[in-house]
Amino acid sequence: MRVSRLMLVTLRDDPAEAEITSHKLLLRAGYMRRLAPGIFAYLPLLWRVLQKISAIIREEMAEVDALETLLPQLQPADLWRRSGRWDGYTAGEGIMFHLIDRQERAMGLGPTHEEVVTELAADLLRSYRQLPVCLYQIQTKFRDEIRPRFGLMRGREFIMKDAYSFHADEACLRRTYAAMDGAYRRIFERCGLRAVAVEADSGAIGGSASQEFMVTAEAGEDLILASPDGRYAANQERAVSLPPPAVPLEVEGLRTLATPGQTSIEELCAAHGFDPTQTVKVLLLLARFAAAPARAVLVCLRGDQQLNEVKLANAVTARCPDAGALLEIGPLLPDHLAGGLAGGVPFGSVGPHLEDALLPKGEASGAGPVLRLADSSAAELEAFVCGANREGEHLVGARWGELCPLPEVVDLRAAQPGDRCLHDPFQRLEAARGIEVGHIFQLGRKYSEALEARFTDETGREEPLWMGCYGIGVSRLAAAAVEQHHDADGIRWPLAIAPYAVIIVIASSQDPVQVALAERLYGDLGRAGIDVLLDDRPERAGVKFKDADLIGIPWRLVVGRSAAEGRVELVDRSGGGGRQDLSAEEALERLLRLHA
RNA sequence: CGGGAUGUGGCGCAGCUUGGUAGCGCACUUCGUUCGGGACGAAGGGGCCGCAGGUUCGAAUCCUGUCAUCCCGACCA
Repeated sequence: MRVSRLMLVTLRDDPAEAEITSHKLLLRAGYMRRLAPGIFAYLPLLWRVLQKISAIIREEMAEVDALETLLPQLQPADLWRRSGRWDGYTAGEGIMFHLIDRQERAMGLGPTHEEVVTELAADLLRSYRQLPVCLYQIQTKFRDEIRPRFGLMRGREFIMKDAYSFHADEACLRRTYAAMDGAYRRIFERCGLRAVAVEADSGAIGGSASQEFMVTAEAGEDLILASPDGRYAANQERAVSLPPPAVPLEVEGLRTLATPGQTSIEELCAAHGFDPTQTVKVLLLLARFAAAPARAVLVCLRGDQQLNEVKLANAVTARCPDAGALLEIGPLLPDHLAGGLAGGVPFGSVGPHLEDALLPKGEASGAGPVLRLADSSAAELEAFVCGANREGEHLVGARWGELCPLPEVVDLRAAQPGDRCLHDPFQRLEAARGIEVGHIFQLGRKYSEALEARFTDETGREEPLWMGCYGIGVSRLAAAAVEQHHDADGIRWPLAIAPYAVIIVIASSQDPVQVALAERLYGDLGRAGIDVLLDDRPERAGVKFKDADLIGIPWRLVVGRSAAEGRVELVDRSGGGGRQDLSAEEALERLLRLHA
């Protein structure tokens, strides 16, 4: 392709709307244009990148016998109601674009395709003899993000590869899951990305085991916690660790301590010389559901620990099976309770022994018994300091069983960098930022049960299908590649996903000798099947060099002054291999070798 | 949804305090000189100053409303 015909429009200044490198560079280098928040036009250069990524994905999917397909994006609400996800995806902070068609039917634009594909499986897969099967597609997904940002990184319309596997038993699911794990590692490696696999929360998709693939980069939205020995890595949402040991509280019996105005752990400890690990902090929260009244939740954590909201949301959802989707869980505020807690208990002095009766019943403050949960960090304390449920007072020397029964113990604390690892207490978790580019799940039978996707096994019994699902953010992967591969001058695409492998720059388009040599090389490379650009624009050499650097073509072939002697300059932009003066033939040969 | 900021040619910005009918850099067109790291000169084209009201003889500028975009947060007393 000739650059003069490429519709290449590069910008000298960073667009004001862009915050991170990939967003800035993809806009500046003419790869994309924003149409609306989180919605981008993929310009020809970017489309080539996306096609290269897709081609690699297709090859690796073929390796694991996955079948490419294309599923509807416009999906009936009824289908989503049957899986139980319609409300969760549309109400509250739901992420699904939805509409009413002319027949007054509710429809949604697919944010994911479990429902559609499961429906299809229910229709087609009847016998264990047909299994396993794995279907995948590469197409646009729609998600009405609460806050789209960072360009391609979190868009409302984006390209995703999603695969779904169906199995007769769990062992078979595990095998495919493992095969996908391998395929994913090869895909990211072939795309030239450094990626790590981490344990992950499975979120709204549900299911048991799940693993994310993170491209490490400063701009990553996720925090990864990993052990230096490489044996453990997890998303912070999911990470587990050993908390620092607590300082034992040396007290006899239970006493009351006057703590006027001390409503935070810090103030309390500063005033009385306690260590935060000797305290239990109590969080009162309110969980709102799609299909049930709100419910109050009381969480006990050791005073120095932080709540992990993802773990909490999972724990609450699991304990309220009939409540429908968990829409929101947040602090229970005085505003929710007209007049605050009964008996005048101030929020800053709540203790684990707060009685249900002190919470006024009602839609705003929660119906039914308070759901009580304790993190093991709090549960393991022999004796502790906590709120007294009275203004300006705390209890010292409280013990589980004496003060109140120990609530159900669940892992609710947020693991922190520096925490000791479970698998080896001598290893300490280290933090890194990552961009989630892939996520694989063992879904189990959640969707097949909900949508009655059953097959007949060898014994003639009807069983729900075992399912797995496997996603890659294709457009996000392109942005992640830019985050990982750029310098002050622009993008440095890995060769495998670069829009073109080579750009031939004619230093002076007025020199017929240079033009002739460049045209010859352009023809030769093109005929050899190499993706080559010819910068034939009547621009000054400096402009063309700047543009070539900015758009990040891995190899630059400069045809300039020494063209008359048949010599050219080969510049390795991606590999950092510098520049070399070569005869045109040598240069050609090298580039052809790369391709082979 | 809450908080903050910003809306002025395609992009980046000034002008607004103190009202007088719009300017700079880049980009674009033409001509000339230049020609290996975003050239120089000359001449051009392109703007409902986000939108709607209001104040005023007169509004990009002041007031009110509204919309949009971007950033922070969706956090534990």
